[in-house]
Amino acid sequence: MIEVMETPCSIARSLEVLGERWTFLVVREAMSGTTRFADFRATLGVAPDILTNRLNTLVEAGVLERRPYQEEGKRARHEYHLTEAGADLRVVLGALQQWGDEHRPYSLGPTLLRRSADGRPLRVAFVDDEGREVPRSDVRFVRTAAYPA
Amino acid sequence: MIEVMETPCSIARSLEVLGERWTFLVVREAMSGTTRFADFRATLGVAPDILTNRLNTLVEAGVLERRPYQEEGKRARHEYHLTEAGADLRVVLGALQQWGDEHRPYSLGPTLLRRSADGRPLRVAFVDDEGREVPRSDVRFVRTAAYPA
DNA sequence: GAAGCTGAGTTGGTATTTCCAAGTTAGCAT
DNA sequence: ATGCTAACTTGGAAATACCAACTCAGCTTC
Repeated sequence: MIEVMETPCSIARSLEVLGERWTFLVVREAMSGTTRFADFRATLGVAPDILTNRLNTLVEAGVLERRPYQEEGKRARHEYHLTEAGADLRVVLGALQQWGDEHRPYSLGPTLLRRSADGRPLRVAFVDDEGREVPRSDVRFVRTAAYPA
Repeated sequence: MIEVMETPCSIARSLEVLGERWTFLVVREAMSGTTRFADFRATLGVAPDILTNRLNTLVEAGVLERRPYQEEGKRARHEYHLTEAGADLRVVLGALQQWGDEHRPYSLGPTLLRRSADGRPLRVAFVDDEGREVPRSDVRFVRTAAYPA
């Protein structure tokens, strides 16, 4: 809970928010439309104290937002919705899914990425500034000038 | 260590291999050229027993391979090298890095993705079968026929 | 051929996380 | 006022992680 020092590695900073057990799966559920505590709990089978902790972390990090709502004749509650930052994780989850499909295959077949409009298959890949795919081997991770040696 | 049941979620299957503490960072180090136990230990600051465990998990999962080598006048050892499956994680790490740069910025500036050849900036994105970028909102996760309800 | 050095771990004890079951709380309905 | 339900809390046991110290194998040096 206490952040000791800011790490220059962007991956490590992402993992400070996302790297705990269950967190990615909570985000996946949110992405597929789950918004309520009990539903996260039921679909994931996660312990309630852990779920509370993960939801709080994600809300604090700006991945989820708490949104109040009230059904007729019920008391006011709040739901958890993805923010823009949360929606940006779609490509991370897509990459994880693609890797799992390829390298940890499921006996009953893969879960695929498709384009909503026409159902054509999609992949996650590196693209240049014109949106054209670049092969994996052409990619370099560059540190800006400010980056410490 | 004991896998209880095969989950149909590809993300969850990926995380069975990658989801423990330190694992992504070990892969990042491997991707940036680290191959030896002591070097992983020094750059990450991870406890040796945990590192042993993570390296074993990654080797068993086919992400890393142990490769024997011998320097002149030194005894034989083994190094850890990324396999093809491990190299395929580049896009996952790229996505994590991109998200961290954008949503958990570092005070001294981002670490960017660039094309090796000309240094032009790159992103991780969804692409169709012709390698053309598709906006995030057009992406759907599809379950194949075999997928249980 | 004994002693030292070094990389790659192992071991043992403590601290932190996670898990599970049971309990609590707030507001609406009866 | 009593019951119901979603959304948590709490307490204790189990699993993980952390840290320091130790081992072990083979090479080199004496």
